[in-house]
Amino acid sequence: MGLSPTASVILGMLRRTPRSGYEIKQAVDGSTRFFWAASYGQIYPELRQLTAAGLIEGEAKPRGGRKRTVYRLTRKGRAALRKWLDEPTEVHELRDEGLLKLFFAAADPSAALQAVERKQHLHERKLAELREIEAGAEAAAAAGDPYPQIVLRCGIEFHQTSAGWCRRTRDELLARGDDEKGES
Amino acid sequence: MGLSPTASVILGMLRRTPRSGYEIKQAVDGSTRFFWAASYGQIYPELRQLTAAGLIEGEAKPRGGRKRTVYRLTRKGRAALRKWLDEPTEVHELRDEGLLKLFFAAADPSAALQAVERKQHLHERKLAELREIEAGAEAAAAAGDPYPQIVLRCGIEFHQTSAGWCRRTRDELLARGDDEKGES
DNA sequence: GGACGCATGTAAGAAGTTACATGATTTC
DNA sequence: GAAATCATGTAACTTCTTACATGCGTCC
Repeated sequence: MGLSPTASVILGMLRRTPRSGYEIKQAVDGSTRFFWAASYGQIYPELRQLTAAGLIEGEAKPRGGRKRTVYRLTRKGRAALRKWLDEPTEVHELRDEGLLKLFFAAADPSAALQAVERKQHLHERKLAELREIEAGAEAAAAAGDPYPQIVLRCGIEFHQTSAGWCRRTRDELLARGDDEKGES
Repeated sequence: MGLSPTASVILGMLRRTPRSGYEIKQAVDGSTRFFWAASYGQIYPELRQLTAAGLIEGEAKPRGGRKRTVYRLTRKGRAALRKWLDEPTEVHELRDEGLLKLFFAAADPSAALQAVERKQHLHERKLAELREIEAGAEAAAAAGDPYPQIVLRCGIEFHQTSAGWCRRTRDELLARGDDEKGES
């Protein structure tokens, strides 16, 4: 039986450093969130289950009097992580409401241009967010793990080409006559 | 109050043609599924709710003795569709397990190359699927609705550049030494 | 003393998938 | 007569988000 979606990201985040639930969430938000998010509502229950399954173990590590439980991979957990990495799984999902609106834009003449412009801005915003986490990926690369940086470059390229597509499509829509009528 | 995610795709699919639940599902599978999917388990209950809300109405239209209910937009439904199109909503989600594996690949030296290659093949397969629905988009364009074709081109470009990124990254990984060791 | 960050959690509900069930009709 | 397609639905389950609750520590 495979790992649950959240289990895999937790095990992965513990692959080098023991971390608390809070720190796992921070790590996710500072890296994989763009293609694999996780909320506290998933993380804490999953930490329990992984502990019960013997894949991780927690240790009380209070920080300055503040309660805190730090988890690390067990040998079994490391094996489960490796097994998952080798499996040919392929979850690949995309939900893009902007594209959906563009698809249906004939029902409202002004909608097409608006949808494309908003989509462009979204990709530009995401790009800016990715720029903000570049330092972290560089640090990982310097510490001997080049993969976060490689993945980050994928994200940057994706949002750049997407924003570019929006810009070109916008020009095209304007050129073919901004105010052409759709059916009503 | 906004439309539910499934409500919007149903209303959109009824914007030109009245359709049965079965036909809506087919239309989704033949077009928006790549960025906005819907299953029967969502469609049929939502058709009830939209009927109750007065946004669509169903009419019995048996086809050769086979029971069948065809739905069309009411005036209220058409207004709701337009309102949704004009709203600045921006659901944009990506889940890419291949990228997640690449991100964690340092935990298993052979994983990186494998993850990139599998991701490349995935994009090539998706590209082939998109080629299969090109005819439908062309037909829509010929019938006066150019937007499905524009959206399709976005998808084609996305999977092309993604596959290209995978190819380049694979070459890079090989060049920097296929068998470099990760930490254990 | 108040705001903010650290830290852990739960409850409710929305959203979506999968598998199942049923039955008619058409095609080979 | 078997298989595929048309057609409609439900139940169980998984996943995930959001909002709430609690309390300590630190900084201003």
